[in-house]
Amino acid sequence: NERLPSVGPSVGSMAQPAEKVEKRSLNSELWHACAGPLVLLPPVGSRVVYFPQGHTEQVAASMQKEVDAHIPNYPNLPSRLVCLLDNVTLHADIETDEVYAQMTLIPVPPTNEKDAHMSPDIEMRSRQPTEYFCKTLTASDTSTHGGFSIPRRAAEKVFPPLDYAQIPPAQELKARDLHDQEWHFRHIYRGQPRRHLLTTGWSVFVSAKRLQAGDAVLFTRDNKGQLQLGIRRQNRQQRVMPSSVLSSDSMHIGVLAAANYAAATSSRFTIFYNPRQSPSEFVIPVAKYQKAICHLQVSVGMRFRMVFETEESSVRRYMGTITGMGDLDPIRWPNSHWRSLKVGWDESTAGERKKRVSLWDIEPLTFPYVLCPQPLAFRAKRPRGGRDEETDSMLKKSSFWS
Amino acid sequence: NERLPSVGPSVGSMAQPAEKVEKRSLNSELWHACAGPLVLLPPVGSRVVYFPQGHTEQVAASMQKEVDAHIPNYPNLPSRLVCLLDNVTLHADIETDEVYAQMTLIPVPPTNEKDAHMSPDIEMRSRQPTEYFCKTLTASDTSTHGGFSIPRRAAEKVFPPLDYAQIPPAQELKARDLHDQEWHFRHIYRGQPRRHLLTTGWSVFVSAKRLQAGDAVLFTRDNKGQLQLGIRRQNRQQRVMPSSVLSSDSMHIGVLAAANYAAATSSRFTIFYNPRQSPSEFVIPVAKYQKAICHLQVSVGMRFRMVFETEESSVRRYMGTITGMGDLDPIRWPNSHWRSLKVGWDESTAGERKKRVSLWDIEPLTFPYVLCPQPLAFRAKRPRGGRDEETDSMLKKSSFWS
DNA sequence: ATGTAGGCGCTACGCCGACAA
DNA sequence: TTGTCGGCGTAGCGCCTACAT
Repeated sequence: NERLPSVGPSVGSMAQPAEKVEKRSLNSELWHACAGPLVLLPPVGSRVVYFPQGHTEQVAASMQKEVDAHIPNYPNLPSRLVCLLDNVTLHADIETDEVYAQMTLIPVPPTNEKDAHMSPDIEMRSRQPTEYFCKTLTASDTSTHGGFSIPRRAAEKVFPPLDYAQIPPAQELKARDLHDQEWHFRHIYRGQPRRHLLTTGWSVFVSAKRLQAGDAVLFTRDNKGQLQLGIRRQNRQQRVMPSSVLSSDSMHIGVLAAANYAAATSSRFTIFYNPRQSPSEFVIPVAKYQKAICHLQVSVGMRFRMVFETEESSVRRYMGTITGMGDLDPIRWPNSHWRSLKVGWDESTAGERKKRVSLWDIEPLTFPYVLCPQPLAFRAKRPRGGRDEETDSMLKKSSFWS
Repeated sequence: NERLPSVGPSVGSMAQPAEKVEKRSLNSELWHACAGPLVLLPPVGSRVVYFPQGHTEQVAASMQKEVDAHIPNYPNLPSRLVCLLDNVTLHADIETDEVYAQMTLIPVPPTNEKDAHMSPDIEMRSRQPTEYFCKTLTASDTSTHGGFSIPRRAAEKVFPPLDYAQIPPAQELKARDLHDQEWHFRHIYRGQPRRHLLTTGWSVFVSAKRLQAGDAVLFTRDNKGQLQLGIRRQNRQQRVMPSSVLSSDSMHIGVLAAANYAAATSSRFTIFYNPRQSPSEFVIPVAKYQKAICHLQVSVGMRFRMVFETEESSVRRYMGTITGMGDLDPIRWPNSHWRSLKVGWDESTAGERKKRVSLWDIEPLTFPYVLCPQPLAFRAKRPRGGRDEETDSMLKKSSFWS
């Protein structure tokens, strides 16, 4: 009759020893559902571009700190490394269920342009499950007063059909989370007007996962009809890195040193990508990068669209205008394409949206692509208006593989 | 009427915004009480010896991993750095209350032996509070069935005296934790036979701190008569570093790179010392290091004592014998004095005690010190038995500041 | 269609002394 | 001296509908 252990799941893998790190890769569909519709992982074996600059931004975000400006870069570490994506495993934090991907990368020598152009445009499927729903929890859902109110369409789409001959119609649901722990819920259809509810078992789940109003839960049904459930916490309460292990300086320098050492020795290195914490993806398929850098003509004043995730876990495009171009950090990362575009957004509610994006983040509205292959030098010489000196010099200095 | 927020403290600094990292240094007495009687921090402004090797061991322990053997050391990073201890701040993890110290170090040029010998033997006071008690929680203490049974002497020593004219004698206690949050308890003296108990308020504290049987709580009374309380968790459930931020390789390399960069530029760097997680102290006062290395004659077969912490938070000495001497990691850290002694312990219950310790960890039993100063070379040439070739060559190669 | 609140039964939290170790 | 238990009152958890949006 202990206090805390009682809130564990009722069945399943609780008997296993305290295994703090998931060993194997998790259920891919559920992982992607938790990660959200925008998260696309490059396939294993493909070539990717790794941006140490973006990696340090994720580390800084995890520690809720600004990027340390006083850490110098390694003189030989370029702002981007072309790598072979040697392996990807999907994980979830044991305590928070936060999803993250472990990637092992092997730096490869720069490819010549011919090869680069011949690389296929690798299609990355989001692998969002078709049979799933996601609901942001209300105060009533998380209070101790009652259960969970299931949106009608959601229940009808992913839950097994109820026997409406019963009064009231009810069934027991079993769903597994990312750690393969099973949770039991009583699913009942009652009330006036009628509605779908989760009652018994729901509060145990809320307590164990420490869910609060504003967090979201999602249910999916796999191709065998098995239910799975995951959570997406509100941004404000994402896991915070304990600062008690390494100083942020050491973390920052560790990212750079690991990449630098791997690049110098062409050896494997390992990074973690936290899709819901990282400000931007910092491992990009070569084809996506190349398509944006080589084929996309951008200029100040150009209009574009960009995809964002809505609160209801679908996607929506916002419109914006390029207001400037230039290095985000000209001292430490000169001639980097990382978030080199300064942008403004059409909608006034755009306070949260980033003021700097990368070329491969945006979709141009008009005349998007030039014929390929066309030398960069030729295009840079073409007269175009509305560009300042900084931009011009950046374009001149930049070359594809630097 | 929310589920989780209700278990917070009833008064005090809950209103402050979600501040994940303690800014200022905490109450020193309470911190030291939580850290335990063996933890002695060198004073700010003194010179210390920093061992990157020991630092990586702490990081590995925090991640519950072995030290990565495949990470090479930086060619110019010595196994120890003499540093000025520029600053020390005391902290506690927001989620677990685990105590840790942040130290900023500035590498300084090696001092000549004369200066080293003249440096005073800095006395480090443990600053354990005199009025305090520590109790390991029983199953009854942590169950939901009842409150907390206070040891009689403990209650009489640190709690305000009860008015025994009341029936039953009782009072309300207020105590602040390391985060300056206040907790309220009903302290009552009742039962047959009579005993001291904490009833109302205790279960809230246990839930909020997620205490389990085996964890320890401690109460202290400061010089103003204010009560403070802290916790010491059982080793098995110490905070585990989330592996989702940096790979262990990057952490490991980050420690080395930060120290290497600071040593090369004589600039400040920051480390965290987790006294209850780290296998050994890796920042040692110069005087302590010097006293052990320069003055202490050790040889295989020598008997020694070493201090350990008991379960009741006092100290006790165990006896042992030196069984070997030599580098722990001859490849990456040659001629390091870090845990260079292989030892065996007298008591058969010594399974948990370390098999390797450093010179400054032990207290020799007989004829401990030679007159000082006496050249190392001379002592190394003196004939002594029972030493193998490895030890001899190590002693010959080693010099004070390498 | 679904969030919130009132009503109310019943579980289990938590306060008590009785034992024993 | 103090760990655990049986006894027990009651706070609050959680299931139900009503009502509002």
